[in-house]
Amino acid sequence: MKKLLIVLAGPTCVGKTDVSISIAGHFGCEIISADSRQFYREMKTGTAVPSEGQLAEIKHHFIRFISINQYYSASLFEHDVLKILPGLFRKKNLALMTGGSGLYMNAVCSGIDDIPDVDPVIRAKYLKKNKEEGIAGLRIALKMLDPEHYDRVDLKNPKRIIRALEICESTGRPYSSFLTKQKQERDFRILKIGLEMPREELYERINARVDTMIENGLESEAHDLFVSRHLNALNSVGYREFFDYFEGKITRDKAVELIKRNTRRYAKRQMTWWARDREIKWFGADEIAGIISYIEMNL
RNA sequence: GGGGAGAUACCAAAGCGGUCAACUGGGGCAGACUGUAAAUCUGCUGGCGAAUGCCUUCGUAGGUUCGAAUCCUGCUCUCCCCA
Repeated sequence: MKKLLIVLAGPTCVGKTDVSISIAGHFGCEIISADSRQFYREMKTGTAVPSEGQLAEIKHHFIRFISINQYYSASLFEHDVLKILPGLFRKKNLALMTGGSGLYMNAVCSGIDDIPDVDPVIRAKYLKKNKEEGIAGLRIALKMLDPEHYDRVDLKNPKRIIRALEICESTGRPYSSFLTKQKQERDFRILKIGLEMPREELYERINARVDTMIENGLESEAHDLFVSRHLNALNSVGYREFFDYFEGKITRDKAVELIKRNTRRYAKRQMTWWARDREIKWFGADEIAGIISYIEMNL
């Protein structure tokens, strides 16, 4: 029986946590969380981390293990996961990775190109350039430094152009020269499972969960983190809207409404991301038995 | 009872004789995406069609006009002011 990594994907609120606990409980394996916001120890209520009970029942990795002040990325996640996987496979021939961050999960499954880290000073420089000259200025610079990438990137997306520019400058090489986009071979098999749910039902669950988060003190958690609002980790649904409320930009009701809407949109983006992955076998969120037998068939 | 304002696509709201299937915003839908991705960005949004296009819309019924969401009249409803 070869080592197997089960990957459980699905939009936020579809019920991944419950299903993952069931699967892990059934097979006696541990869970790798691939959720870019549940990584942060300062955030809790707004990220829907598994409950204390669930965490006690099944060993989870990568839940609230870094600070919002730390830099982290899909590439670091790939390395961190690959580092602990051998240990998990020694205990059990399978492990379960679940979460909502598609890019991070892809990095683990297929690899992500190694690109040197960038000096924050360089990034700051291009952020400033974007502010002063607009995206047109960024485009001109990119056309000079990396014409190949210029032809391929989304020229309307400043974030993408800035990323390319900062790599060009800090390495002295075109950003595109780092992109091999080659799928990495892993020494374990991967079985991808997706959870789906009718759109309307998912949206109702999202709306209800946001209300629950607020009852559970999301506002005061956001309030405590207000001083750190400029950090990327806090550019997150559920927090950014409350920050706008604290700053008097919107009413509290509006903030709550926006949290719901933005969560819905986030869920849609997740579904779009996974829709193109033909390896995923889709199940309804309540088809636990079907999922377990699907896994057993593929052991 | 008298006077005034208004009824526009899912919602809000422009348009006030032709270039209007109708600005814009919201909501929704679809998509892109190799670095803090719960982020960032794009397209579509009356119906049918791959498309030139065709068909049905601007409260309702008529009228004026070559031509109306835009002008006129009746009706229905909403809002405001005076009694």
